[in-house]
Parts: sequence; C-alpha cells; structure tokens
Amino acid sequence: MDVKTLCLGVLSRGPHTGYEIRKQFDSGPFAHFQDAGFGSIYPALRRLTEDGMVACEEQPQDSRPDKKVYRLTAAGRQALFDAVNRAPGLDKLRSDFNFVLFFADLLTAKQVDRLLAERIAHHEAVLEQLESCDLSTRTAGEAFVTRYGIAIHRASKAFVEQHQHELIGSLLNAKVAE
Amino acid sequence: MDVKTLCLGVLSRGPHTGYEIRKQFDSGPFAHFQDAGFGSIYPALRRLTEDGMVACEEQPQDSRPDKKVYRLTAAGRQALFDAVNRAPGLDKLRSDFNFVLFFADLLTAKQVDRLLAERIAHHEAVLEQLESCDLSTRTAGEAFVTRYGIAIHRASKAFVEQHQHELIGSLLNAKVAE
DNA sequence: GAAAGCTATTATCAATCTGATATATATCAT
DNA sequence: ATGATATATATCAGATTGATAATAGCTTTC
Repeated sequence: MDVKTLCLGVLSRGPHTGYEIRKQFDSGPFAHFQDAGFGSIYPALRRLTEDGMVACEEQPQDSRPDKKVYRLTAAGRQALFDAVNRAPGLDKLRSDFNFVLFFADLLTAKQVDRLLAERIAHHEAVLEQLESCDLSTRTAGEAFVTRYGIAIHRASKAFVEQHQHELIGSLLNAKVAE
Repeated sequence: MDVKTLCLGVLSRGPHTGYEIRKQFDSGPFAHFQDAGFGSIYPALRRLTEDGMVACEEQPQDSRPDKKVYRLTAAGRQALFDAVNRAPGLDKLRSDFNFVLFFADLLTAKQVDRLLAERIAHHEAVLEQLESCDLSTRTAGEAFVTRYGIAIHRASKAFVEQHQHELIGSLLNAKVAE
C-alpha cells in the first residue's frame, strides 16, 4: 500500500489534517502495522487533492500554520474500496533487533541481556496501548486487527522471556571456551 | 539498518556475489526479518568497495555476466561490529493484510474467508522453511533468531485459525442487519 | 524564572530504497 | 516448442525516509 492509499484509509473514518493522519500512524489504531511520516503524507495529500480523491478546507489559525482539513470524496471512497479489494502483498518486516541478535556472538552477554530486557519492556508498552482500546465500539475489522496485534506482541514477549537465558547461557559458554 | 550494513552482515559469513546476497534476503536465513532487492544491493556493494569495506574479485563466465565475488575486509568487519553495537531501532512492520482486514466491512464474508485461508497457508509455508533448518551447526544468535521466527509465525497462524470464525460471523450478521 | 523540551501545524529536500525493466543463456517441465 | 525458473549483471523513475526549518504556546526541570 502506498501512502496515498493509507491516507484514504484514515480519512474514510472522518476528516483530518495531515498532522492528525501522522499521529494515527505514530500512536493511533494503525501504528502497529503501518507507518508514514510527514515527508510522505504531505505530498500524498497534495496528489490526492489534484486527483480529486480528497477535498481540502483551510481553517485559519493564529500563531500556527493554518489547518488544512481533508475529507474523502466519492472518488476517494471508491479508490479505497478498489485498493482493499485487491489481494494484499506479503507483510514486510524490517527488524534491526533480529539482525543485531543474529550476530549476538559479536556482543557481550551483558549487552545482549540489556537488549532483551528493552525488547520485553517495549512489548509491554505496546500491549498496554493496544489493550486499553475499547473495541466494543469499533468495526469487526478494526477489533480483529487490534486483537491480532495483541496476540503477536504477547507471543513475541513470551518468546524472549522464555528463551533469553538459553541465549545468554550460550554466549557465556562460548566466552569460557575461548 | 541500511542495505550496506545488511550486505556486511551477509558477507561476514563468507564471500558472495550480489545475486547470492539477494537470495539470502529472499529465501535464506535473513528472509523472515529483513529484505533487500537488486536495486539497493548493487549500489550498496559499489559504495562498500569504494569505501574499502569489501573487496571484489571478478570471475569470468561464458554465457552469463561475469561473477563478482565480494569479501569483507578488516575495515568492513569493524564497520559491522560498530553497527551491531549501536542500539537497534524499533521493528518496522508494513502489513497490507492488516490494513485490508481493518476495512473488512468493505468486503464480502467470502472474500475475507479466502484472505484468511491464504494467510494460514502462507504461515505454513514459512514455518516449513524455518523448521527445516538444522540449527545445531549455527551460531547461538542465528539459532535464537530462527526459533523466534518460528514462534511468531506459529502464534500468527494460531490467532487467525482461532478467530477467523468470529470475524466472518460478525460480517455475516452485519449483512443480515442491513 | 530561565532554559529546555514537548505539542501543534505546515513544508522541503537529499539520500536512500522499491519495483519494474533490460539483457543473455541454460535448464526443466508441459 | 513454449513457457517458466535459475543464473548474473545493471539501470532508473518514482516513492519513501529521516532530518531540518519556522513559529508559538505550554509544561517540566533545575
């Protein structure tokens, strides 16, 4: 999904500014499976406006740049419908954590221990956020996706908790063998 | 991690061509948590050569472009060491599957059913690949990361299996209520 | 009470990455 | 034979990332 389509998705839930759209990818309901920054959102909104997918209404503000509130047009709604009706591609995961741990033998046991503890803490933070959502008022799709996120983060946290000592142990043994 | 660092990681395990590096991200031991295509690998190798991080040896072949086999230099090994010693950033997940399901109410129950079945099949395929690895000969880090991948894919598959009927049920109910 | 940092809002830009395309041959399946 | 897959390189337009900028109020910290 390109950022234009992601914006259509957010705007299908109501009118928003670019800033607010960004927040939804940063800490809102899309945060755990998509991302987009200002550098891609603002150009996307410009293109969508040119193409008639969204309409923009400016709201003057003082001591801040004027708000530009975007809303979906009929054409935009249709474009979102078309996009979700295409078969989605495979998930793309970019995990520097895994890359670093792959080369754990280049690190000390202490460093790895710290990395794993931070990972667990991160999962706890994400879980707190996801678990605090009231899903009873959401669409079936949103609720499913949120519960899915919870399940994955729990499993990830549990794996690290259960296997951290194994990994640290191996590293300590290797150190002794040197 | 930029693609240059990823290439250093692959080359730390032995000399390889760009083509072979690509395969490791496509279906090798890095495939389930990183990705890189030719369009980023070849430029990265050129830069790494210029910067003295890798050395390139050409092996003439007939009826194919000559192989260019890259190997890590001491400077390259150091650069990899430095990279894994920096705190890794957060995982980045791009899941079009989740995005599409978020808007499941724009789809028919049948379409969603198909999507979920394909998802389960995909997890099975990845698991088959990951579970077929002989981990006894690998570094502690590689083994950990591979088992981690297995745990996540199992959890993901299990979630979809266990909750698919709930989602389909909601969609059918919504349809009836219309 | 001053300095620092966060929130709100827009926007740009260089560097990097993506995904498609090109070229050429061998092999393997239908 | 035809079409797909594997080997191997490379390029390029378009999309994305991550940093930076401007500007002002509000909050936290020392």
